[in-house]
Amino acid sequence: MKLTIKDIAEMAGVSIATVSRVLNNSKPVSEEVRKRVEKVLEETNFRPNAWARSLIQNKTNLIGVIIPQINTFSAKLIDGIEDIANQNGYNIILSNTRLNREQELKAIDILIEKQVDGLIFSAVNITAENVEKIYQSKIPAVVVGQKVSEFNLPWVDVDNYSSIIELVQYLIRCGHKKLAMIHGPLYDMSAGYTRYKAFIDEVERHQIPKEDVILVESNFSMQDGYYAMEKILKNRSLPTAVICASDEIAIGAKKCLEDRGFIIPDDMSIVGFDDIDLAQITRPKLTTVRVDFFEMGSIAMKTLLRLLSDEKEVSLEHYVDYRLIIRDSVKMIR
Amino acid sequence: MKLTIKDIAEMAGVSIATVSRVLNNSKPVSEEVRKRVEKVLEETNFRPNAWARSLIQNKTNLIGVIIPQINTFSAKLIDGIEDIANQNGYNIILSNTRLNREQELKAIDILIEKQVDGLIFSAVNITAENVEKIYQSKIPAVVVGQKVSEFNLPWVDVDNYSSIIELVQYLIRCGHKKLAMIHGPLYDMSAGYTRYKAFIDEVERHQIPKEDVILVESNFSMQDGYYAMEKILKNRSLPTAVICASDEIAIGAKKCLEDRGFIIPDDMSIVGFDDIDLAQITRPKLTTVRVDFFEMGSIAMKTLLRLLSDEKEVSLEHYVDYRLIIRDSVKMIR
DNA sequence: TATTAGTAGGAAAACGTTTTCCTGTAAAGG
DNA sequence: CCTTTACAGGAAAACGTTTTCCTACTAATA
Repeated sequence: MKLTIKDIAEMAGVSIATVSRVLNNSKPVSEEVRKRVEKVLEETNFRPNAWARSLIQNKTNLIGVIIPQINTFSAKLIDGIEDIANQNGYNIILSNTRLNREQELKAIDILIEKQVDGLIFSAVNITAENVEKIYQSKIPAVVVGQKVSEFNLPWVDVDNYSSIIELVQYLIRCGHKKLAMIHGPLYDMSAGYTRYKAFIDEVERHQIPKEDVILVESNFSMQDGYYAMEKILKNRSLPTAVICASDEIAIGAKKCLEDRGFIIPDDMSIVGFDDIDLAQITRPKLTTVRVDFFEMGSIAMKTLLRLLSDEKEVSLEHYVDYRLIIRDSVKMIR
Repeated sequence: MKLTIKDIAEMAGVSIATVSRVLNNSKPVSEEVRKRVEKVLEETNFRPNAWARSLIQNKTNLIGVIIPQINTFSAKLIDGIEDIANQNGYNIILSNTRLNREQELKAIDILIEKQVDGLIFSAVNITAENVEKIYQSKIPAVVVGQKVSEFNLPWVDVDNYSSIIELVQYLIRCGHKKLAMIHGPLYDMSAGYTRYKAFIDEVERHQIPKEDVILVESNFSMQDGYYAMEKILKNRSLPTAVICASDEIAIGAKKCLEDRGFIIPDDMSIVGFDDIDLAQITRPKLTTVRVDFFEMGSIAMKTLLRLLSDEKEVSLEHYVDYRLIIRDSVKMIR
């Protein structure tokens, strides 16, 4: 038998309106009555039903978070979101779509039904369909991990383009002239595509001859990185440095080389992306790009808060910091 | 302007009751009327307000998940919970207490207000106060990562005791006679305490003389593991094998030894606990105990489902599987 | 003392659904 | 042709709050 405000009112000998006023400090109540009500509240450990309230106030203090999978990155992302959300009285309702496209749409529907005040959306590859659905729902939303140009949706992302450019320039400064990239799947506007594009753009800018540039596609796992490196090794002329679209790929690729007797970085240099914990544990330590996913989450949530407070101008584009972490997996050639 | 069932009813020229029936298939509706209503639903992309419904049905399809922090373990735990929850039409509302005792109590209160149908609770150290509060809330709950004897609350945990015993026996079989343990903080019934207790019990059972047993307390981080190993090294007679309460501690301890020129496992053997990704990457690969946190989450959620379905008998004690993973960080002495 | 102003607190409407109860029509049975 | 049965669909209550509106009392002013 759950207590309601009505029960409290009866026990304290007042009207339900008065109880509500005591609970919310929404209107002055005489000291004497307040004490009486508070005593009953205390004794019964009463907690008002948030949904009855939200029905009236048209506000749930709920933020929907849609992520494609739970891993180290999304965990930090969630952590950052939750941190800011919590500080501002919001709770998070989590929806893991498990890389399933249909699940994404379903998740949006469910979160609409749950009347979330705002939405933070990420996916491996965000499609027009997704974004349109979010837009039509009219729920304030922020996209994470991908740029989005339609519908004035704010987004937060790493500057994948600049970071890869910086990486290529670093390798070239180190004297590398034959480069390879193990890139991710090339969805339209995904992080994988952007990193790929940055690589070919910058390599062209430096007028590196086509035969000295190798491109191999791979998924984001160590295993796939291993296979990708096998493909690279089939080339007649081997690269001196390989850029991998993620640290996991890099570590897989490194394993492949080591299994074949290569010494890193003497025989071949490798760089990764993400700076996962592993990157500083492997020997040699992996040179990589660090992305702060916690910050990504907190920026997303802060942006959402601004959206929710009806601020006139909310900036739509947010790049989260990255940093080139130079360790031991790249050889200085001269 | 949000649409309500009333708007839909008007547009389709029926009563709100009929719309509700079409939405829920709760009572037969003539083919003709159904089609008409469905057409409007389709065109407007209407989604009913879940909280208005839950107010009546006294059910929110919401599961509250309270965790002490977001890390690799809790991420997998959450993944396991979410997986089962999702399959059964439940959503997860996440509360990260950030190792803050007060936050735990607050989180419970908030989740009560949000009328969660069930609760999955974990904390670094679960106290009587917590458990009692959960019990009083009358919300079906499952505790995770710690045994709980009060109030018939079901719990899911690794068998920390047996696993450490198995580990000690393994070391002894390998010929080790001088053992050390870097254990965690010794809260009452915490995992850390249980592992500590198992160690001293088993060491005693094998009649290892007291002067050949070293105990050092440490927090669960690499850094702290490093410091703990420094303390061990101050002893006159060094152990031949060290059991660490976590892989992170083990890796920190290993680093400390390596910095001082020790070769592992030749000069000293090390075992960890958890089998984090790192364990199979470090050289030598770390012998450890694997715990399946995804399974832990899914068992917890399954148990909660059973609780929610009012099954007569729900078993209160659940041990999740562990496995001794023998790798290369322990030396066979003879 | 009579009038006004100010205020504490109650009654009731409102939020958006589900569900109970009832009505009216059509089909079935005699 | 009349009565019963079946059933589609509407009206209204209910869920647990907040909030508006109103009443009644006290204090202050003339």
